Order: sequence, then structure tokens, then C-alpha cells
Amino acid sequence: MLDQTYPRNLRLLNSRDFRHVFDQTQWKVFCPGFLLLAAPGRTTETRIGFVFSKKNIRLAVRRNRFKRIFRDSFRRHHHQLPPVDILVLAIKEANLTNDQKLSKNLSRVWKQLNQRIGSDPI
RNA sequence: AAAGUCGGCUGGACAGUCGCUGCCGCUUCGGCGGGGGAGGAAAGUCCGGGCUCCGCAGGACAGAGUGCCAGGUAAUGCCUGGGGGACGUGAGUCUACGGAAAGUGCCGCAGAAAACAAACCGCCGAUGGCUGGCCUCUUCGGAUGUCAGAUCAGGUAAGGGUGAAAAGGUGCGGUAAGAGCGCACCGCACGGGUGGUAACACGCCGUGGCAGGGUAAACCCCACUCGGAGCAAGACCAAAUAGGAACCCUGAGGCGUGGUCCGCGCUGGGUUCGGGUAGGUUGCUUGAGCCUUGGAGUAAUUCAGGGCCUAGAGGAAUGACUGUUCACGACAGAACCCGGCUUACAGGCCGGCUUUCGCU
Repeated sequence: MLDQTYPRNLRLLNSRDFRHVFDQTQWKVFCPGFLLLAAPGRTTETRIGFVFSKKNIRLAVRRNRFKRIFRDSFRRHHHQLPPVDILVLAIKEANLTNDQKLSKNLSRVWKQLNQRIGSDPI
């Protein structure tokens, strides 16, 4: 049975975690509307965090929705990924995408991230 | 039935699988099970409170807000009822609704004139003058009277015309023509009376021929209200590092220089305490609460009895997928909590009332 849960230790929890990813960014992956930054993990787990500003996604409903789609996809795929810390940034084009497009893109995104890490190891 | 108007409700449903989260129970501390988990606007943050801290807010000035009356409320700029005004056949809707007789500013175009009024066209020309006819008188120059004409002085504001607005309207009298000039009725102002808690109303009485443009969401004047900051408020626990205080120990110590000693240079260790950063706990959901029955009140609301506990996260949960189904699903996500207002909103449902038409 694959581990598809999403407990607390798979999330970036405080500003130190976030600062770490920003300062130590080693891999980047684009996804329409979003930019993923990744850095070597500070723990033995693969972790994820979000920076969605009101400036880029105006409605709170849409911000929540995108996070949930990301989180759900992440909990299904995180077992494929090495222990890195991932940060998802929303950019202005996030307004142009929608739920279906995003969830479609995501399985490709994880694969792409895995390749980047494989070709440029820690 | 159609059109309209006012008010209220609702905001896909069901099942399965995989997740998240706080609560309860069990636990071999790995987890397992159970039952909770966004809104009518959670939104804008525009008002009013509770709560917390600063503080103790007395006066003056400034500033902001409110502005018909009564009631409701913890409170309000909100709500309910009432009054005035405007709109609509009507149900109803709208109303920032104190003061223009304290002062200042502004008022396009048109028009003769836009404010201690004035007089373009028009009307009149009684009165004073001018010209002519006639009567009477005559000192033969004229004088008096009367009639007519022109309209010089002048009178007038009814009519025309301009405008949103030009010193109230209609009628009769009056006059040279006119005019509140006089009178009647309507309107207006003031005083009184009656009704109403009051705003205010009156087919009531009296007095006065009669207020003198608009604009105060322009300045302003008047009356009333307002201490400041906000849950990142505030309270508690508290590493590591640096620094501080007190006490104790050492000062023949330790480190450096040096081959070693002397010498020279620099100062240490321990315990406790308070402040306090990261971080954690709390504030954090039982409340001006919801449902229901009955009473008071036109209503807002309130009183009494019974029942219920209904999100509480924290880089921030409430989601994803699959199937069935229907009217194919709008606006939109809690962040200390309430009461309002405002704005957004696919559909659907219910009720009151009005107008028109049809039937009995």
C-alpha cells in the first residue's frame, strides 16, 4: 500500500523553512500560473508550502481552491519524490488557469521535478 | 389569469473510496473507532457596541459626525411607528426633512430688468402745458368755460414677450388707464382655540392687504454626540547566543611570550536572579446565542416557561476521485465576538396587497 496521507510533517511550517527554500533554491519548474522552487530537504521528508498573494489571485476562494488541488496531487505523488522542500509561488497568470487545467498539469510537474533533481543531484 | 408591488425562505441531492482537522473513547503510544467541520452575504471595513491595554478624558480651541417627532435597543448614523414634502390610477416608493430676518460666495442662456428693484412693447394722458372749434365777456391784445386732437411732462404694471423664478390667484367694484386701491372667496403671516405625548393638523376664531428669488451633501450659524489604540489587543511559560546584577571560589590560578625560571601583558570559573528573542500555551468560542410555547405591544421589540450546544484553524482544516440523479448548480471562504448598513448573486419556492380582464 502506497503512503498517500498528508500529515503535518510534510508541510513547511514556519518562516525559517520558507527562507531556507528561497535562499537555497536549486531546482525550478514552471507550471502555467505557478512557479515551483525546490531546495535540499531540511528533514528526511518531502515537504511543500505555498505563497499565494492576494495581489496575484484576488479571490480567497480561488486561493484556497488552488492550494487544495496542489495538496491533493502532492499527497498522491510525494512518495515518488526525494526528500526536498518545495515552495509553490503564484504568479499573475494564475488568474488565467482553472481547476481542471491545473490538476491535469500537476502529474507532469512532479515528473519534471524528479528529472531535474536526477540530472542535478545535491 | 396577466401586469405590478412589498415581505420571507432556499442556495443541488444520495452512495462509495482516498485525504485534512479539532472533540470524545480505546490504545501494545505505531494507531484504531465514533460523531462534528464556512456564509446569506463568511465580502466591503462604512457605522454602533462587547472585550483588552494605555489611561482616568476638567476646561478651551480645532476636527469629525448627526440634524421632523415618538418609541425600540447594550448602542447606533440602525430598526419600528407617526408627521411634512415629492412621485404613482393604486398597492406603494423616495426624502441630508434645523437656520437664507447674522455675514460671505455663486446663479449659464434668454430677457428691458435677476433684487434697498426696474420699465422694452403696450395701456392711459384724469392733472399741468400745446394746437384747433364753439359759447360768453372784452380795453379787441386776449380771458373764462367747454369739446376735440396730438402725446411734451407724466401716470401705470392689468396684458404681451423671456425665464426654473419677475412683489399671490379668481371674480366684482373702481379708474384717465390701472393697481389689495376697495370687497368676497381661496392662499399667506401673526395671535388664539381645538385635537394629538410630540412632529403636526384643522371646512374653528381674530388681526394684518400681506412675508419678498434660489442655493447651506457652498463657506457658515445653531443644537446635540465623540479620550486613544486594537486579538499582530492582552496574559502566561520559556531554550540557544550576547550582555546585566548579586553571591561564592581562585588570585602561588588560567592564557600569551619563552627551551625553562623570573619578568612582562591579558583576565577567569561556578551558582542564583531579573529582563527577554526563537518557539509554545492562552485569549478562542456559552453568546446582547439558537429552537419552541405562551403573554404584552399597531410594530421594532420585550417578558416568562421548556429544550439545545451548532466550525475554532494557525504558512492556516472543511478537499479530490468515481457512480446515480435533477430544475445541471450564482455570488463567493470563518481568522476575537456580536448588532446594523452597503455591495455581489444562476435558478427555485411561499405569502400579503394593488390595478385590469374573465368566470360564478
